Amino acid sequence: MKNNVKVQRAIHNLTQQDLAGRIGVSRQTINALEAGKYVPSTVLALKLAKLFEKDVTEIFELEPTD
Amino acid sequence: MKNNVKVQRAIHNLTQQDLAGRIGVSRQTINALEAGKYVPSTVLALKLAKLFEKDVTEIFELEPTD
DNA sequence: ACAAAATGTAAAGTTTATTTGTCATATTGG
DNA sequence: CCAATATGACAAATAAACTTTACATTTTGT
Repeated sequence: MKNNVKVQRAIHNLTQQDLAGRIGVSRQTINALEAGKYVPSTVLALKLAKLFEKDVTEIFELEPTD
Repeated sequence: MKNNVKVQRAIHNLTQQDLAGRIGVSRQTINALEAGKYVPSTVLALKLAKLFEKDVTEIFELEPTD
């Protein structure tokens, strides 16, 4: 799983804190997510996609190892 | 999180076992997923969407409580 | 009706997501 | 330059996803 949350967040000019608050997770979750440290839940993915007005697949991409 | 995996599976005429095998999870995971017992990971959601050739949002829908 | 296949469900265990707390470093604005 | 804000990172704890095993019920095909 790759994601480009960091880029989307930059586009929308939000801090990790802001973003975390808007979708109801902790800042560390956003930080670790951007660092590719884990795969988020579908709820989280859908909320991010909705907030960024993007398709889920435009933010999250399956990798061969998934 | 609502989902219509059961419907998609019916459309594609797959058993829970088949589907589980194709996306690499256990049958019980599919069963529980269809029963709405938990929120799947984004990897699982993306794999299902890919297999069913649907948008993730056509299979999974956020609910007000999410 | 019978047997096989499919589904529902549940408990126990393992792995992974997410939180909370904390600290160090970097970046930004006055 | 200084102070505030933002980011990176880590560890311990909790919650939730997912597996395995197992069994009961339902559905399907002959």
